[in-house]
Amino acid sequence: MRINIENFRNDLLNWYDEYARVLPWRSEPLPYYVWVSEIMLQQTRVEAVKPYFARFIKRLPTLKDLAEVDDDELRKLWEGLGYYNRVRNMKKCAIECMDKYNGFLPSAYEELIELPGIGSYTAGAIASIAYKEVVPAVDGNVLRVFSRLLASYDDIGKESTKKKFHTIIQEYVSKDRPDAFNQAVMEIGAMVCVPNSAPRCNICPIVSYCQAYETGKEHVLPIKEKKLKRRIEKRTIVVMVHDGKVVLRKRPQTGLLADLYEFINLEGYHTKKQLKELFNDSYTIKSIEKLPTSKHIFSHVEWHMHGYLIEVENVNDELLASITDVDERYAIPTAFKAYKDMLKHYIK
DNA sequence: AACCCGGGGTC
DNA sequence: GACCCAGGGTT
Repeated sequence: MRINIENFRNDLLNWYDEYARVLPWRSEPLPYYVWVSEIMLQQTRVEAVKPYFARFIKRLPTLKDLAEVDDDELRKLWEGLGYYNRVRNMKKCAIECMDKYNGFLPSAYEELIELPGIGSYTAGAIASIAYKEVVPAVDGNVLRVFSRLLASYDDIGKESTKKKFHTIIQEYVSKDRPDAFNQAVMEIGAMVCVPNSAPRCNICPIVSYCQAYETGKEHVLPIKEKKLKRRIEKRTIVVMVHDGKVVLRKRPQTGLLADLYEFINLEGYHTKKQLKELFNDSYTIKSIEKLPTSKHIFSHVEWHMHGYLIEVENVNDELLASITDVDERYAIPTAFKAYKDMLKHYIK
């Protein structure tokens, strides 16, 4: 069966006009708002993004504000969202736009995709939603929906499949309403043709075009290769306290959780005795006590943590943070949350 | 093409 | 425990 694309578009857009969710970044699709929301939404659910988006736009209302904001403050605005490279690239992108594009995001897909942090999906989303360019925006939702719609057995995890779908979907995008079309397909993916559970074909406005449904394969598709297993890392977290404050260290500029702040921590598990010997050279230890264990799961690694509270009489030119600083000033990854929460119990 | 990069919802 | 989310960058 060959899909009548015009009828398909109409049915999809009519459904979208009636059932689309009301989202903060949809009410006024300024390029800056669309961009910020799309970066936040990369690998992140809508509900998680909402409060971050509101706070971010309030603090940094324009692209120029973002280009000029202090890096630590910017990371604090992103604290807890994850994939912190996104916000680093956003600032780089903002500075480049101030420099090359007179303080605006460019409108063309081909220019957008050259900017830091903007790949094929995000370029398509900004170009179509903010500037009405007729171009696809192929994300995980779109891959799932079209995989079923066309009964495709291509592995949607492969880059080649994404390119193939991008080319195919170019023919589908509405010339009049590319913005609504792209968002409608994603909306179907989020609300109807859902991940992680059975597709709701009974309420799907485009089920009559769906080749997977027609052949009873909607539960088999899409095809996606399984991911590799996580490795486990043992770490020891040292909450070092002095004078009602805690020692923080800044992580390296690259790699996992780059440039964020953290408690002192060591590879592997250590005994109280080993820690005493380790820190005795640099500190005068007043007390040392064991804290509960904690576990944090990243996408590719798991931290299994042992914790100690060490109270010292001196520090050596290190960053000491009060509870207020920890809460309001320094971006600390969620991995340390268990120990961060305990802080209020030990210092005030 | 394979790997790195967070955190959380949902089954 | 496994999947996967409005992905992109690096090697």
